[in-house]
Amino acid sequence: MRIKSDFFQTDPVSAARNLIGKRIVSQKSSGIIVETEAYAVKGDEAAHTFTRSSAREFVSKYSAGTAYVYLNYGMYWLTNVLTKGPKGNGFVLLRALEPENGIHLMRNRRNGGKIKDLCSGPGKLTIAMGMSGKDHGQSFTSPQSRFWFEESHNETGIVTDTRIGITRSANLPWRFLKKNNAFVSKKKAGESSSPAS
DNA sequence: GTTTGGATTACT
DNA sequence: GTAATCCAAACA
Repeated sequence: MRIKSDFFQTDPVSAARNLIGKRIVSQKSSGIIVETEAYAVKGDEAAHTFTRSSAREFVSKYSAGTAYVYLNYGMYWLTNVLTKGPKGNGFVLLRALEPENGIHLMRNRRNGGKIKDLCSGPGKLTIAMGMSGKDHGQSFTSPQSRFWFEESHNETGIVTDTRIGITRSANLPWRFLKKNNAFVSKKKAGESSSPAS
């Protein structure tokens, strides 16, 4: 079952949590979403809408389920989904996938590497799924979309964590991970591989 | 007009 | 630990 736009007609935190375990399909590849983060238009200093007028313009111009793709650190495209609902608008950042179908295509786009590392980060998964800035403003939920989400009956075992890679509003528990999944970008804060003793 | 700081990744 | 490399905000 393809996910319809009403799935994204809610606040970004709910949508980010609900996307864990769902399938994303793009360019003849697919994967299960194992890591997301939420960014809210209101009360979130880490969101683009806090500093960028172009982001606020994007929110008013497009509807829920639209792709917000932007260039980060001058070199990597990061993929977000716009959410709009009564409790507030915002974005869900796709941070990691467990590759499923079309793995050979993902490896070609990513220039090789281990399957575990193909989509273990927002920049990597955008490349692996064949997406880039040209997809900015395209819909995930219209019938003619080049990419979409599907139900997968995999939506169990969700862990909550704080967002990573940001400075402002870094204490909000708005990062969601699939429990015990080896394909996430980094482990939950406090589960460091070399704990202090 | 110039400076600064990122929602990152790959390599040492 | 740090280089790579672009955009837009903030400052002058």
